[in-house]
Amino acid sequence: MNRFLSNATNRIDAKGRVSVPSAFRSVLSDGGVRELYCFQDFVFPAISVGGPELLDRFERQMAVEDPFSPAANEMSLLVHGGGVFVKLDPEGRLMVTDFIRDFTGISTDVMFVGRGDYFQLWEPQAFQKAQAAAREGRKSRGLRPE
Amino acid sequence: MNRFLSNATNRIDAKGRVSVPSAFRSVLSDGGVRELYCFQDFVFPAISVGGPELLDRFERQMAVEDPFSPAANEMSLLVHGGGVFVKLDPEGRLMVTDFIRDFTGISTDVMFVGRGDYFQLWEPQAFQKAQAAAREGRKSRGLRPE
DNA sequence: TGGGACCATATGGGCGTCAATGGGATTGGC
DNA sequence: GCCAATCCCATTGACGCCCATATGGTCCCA
Repeated sequence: MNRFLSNATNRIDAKGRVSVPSAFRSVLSDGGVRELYCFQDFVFPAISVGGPELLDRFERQMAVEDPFSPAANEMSLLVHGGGVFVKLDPEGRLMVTDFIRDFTGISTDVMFVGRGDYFQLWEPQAFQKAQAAAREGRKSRGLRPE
Repeated sequence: MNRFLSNATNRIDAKGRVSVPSAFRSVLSDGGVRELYCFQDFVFPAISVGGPELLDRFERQMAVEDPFSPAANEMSLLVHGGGVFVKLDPEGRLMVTDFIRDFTGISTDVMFVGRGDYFQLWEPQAFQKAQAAAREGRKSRGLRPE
């Protein structure tokens, strides 16, 4: 498994650190990633996290759009200007900064949510809500695995 | 028999494990599957379980859309983030996590229900009710055999 | 046809390993 | 020289792996 899948919730300790789930760490080390790039999601109250190649991915997307469109402009602002780098400590933990807390509402627990090429940090309750809303929308459109 | 058919109910033990029915296990081992992908059903209070190819099926659906569209984003949230991987122990048991319990209402017994390509985990009573309701709905629509 | 041996599945629990967490020590920047 | 980030080590608690037992059904043979 070389992608970020599934989810897990971990507790923030007294120093403001939280363990990245083991499954996600092995995806990172398989890719030789030591430093992570984080920025705010465009629609959800979540922080997206990935290796430096995540930056490339969004830049490609911006390139296909009109560079002066509001969407591309906004994307650049968030991705280029709003991103931060974080490092993992030897045990695989990261610091939960105010940048993360303020945007997500995270206080005591962090939910790690796999998104395939990258993963996200969520406040657990907020994720439940967003997921329930997404499921409702999907149900009404009738999409099923079959 | 290479598909998941019929149903069976097994008890959860003190450690929160439950045996996957033998018939389902042999379908899995025929396919060389050791790790299972689970997600919440979109309609019923049941967890759907299958091999990784179940995930592939979702991803193919996502691939036809613009990967940056809201619909694809929403679906990734459900499929990548909402799904969970579980492993079977050497005896063919799986852990009944809170993820499963909360969504299905399962507490002491698990009903395994074959659905062809995949199978589902139900709280036994809930399944009886849903099945009865399905019969009623079908009857009121004139008893068409599909 | 009935009883008993046999087999497969389901279930119960001990134990080791590893991930998650907590806290003390050290470094480095302001 | 102080505060905060980083590193290092200890603890614990969950999970995976192993073996033992129970249970129910089937087959064989008397």
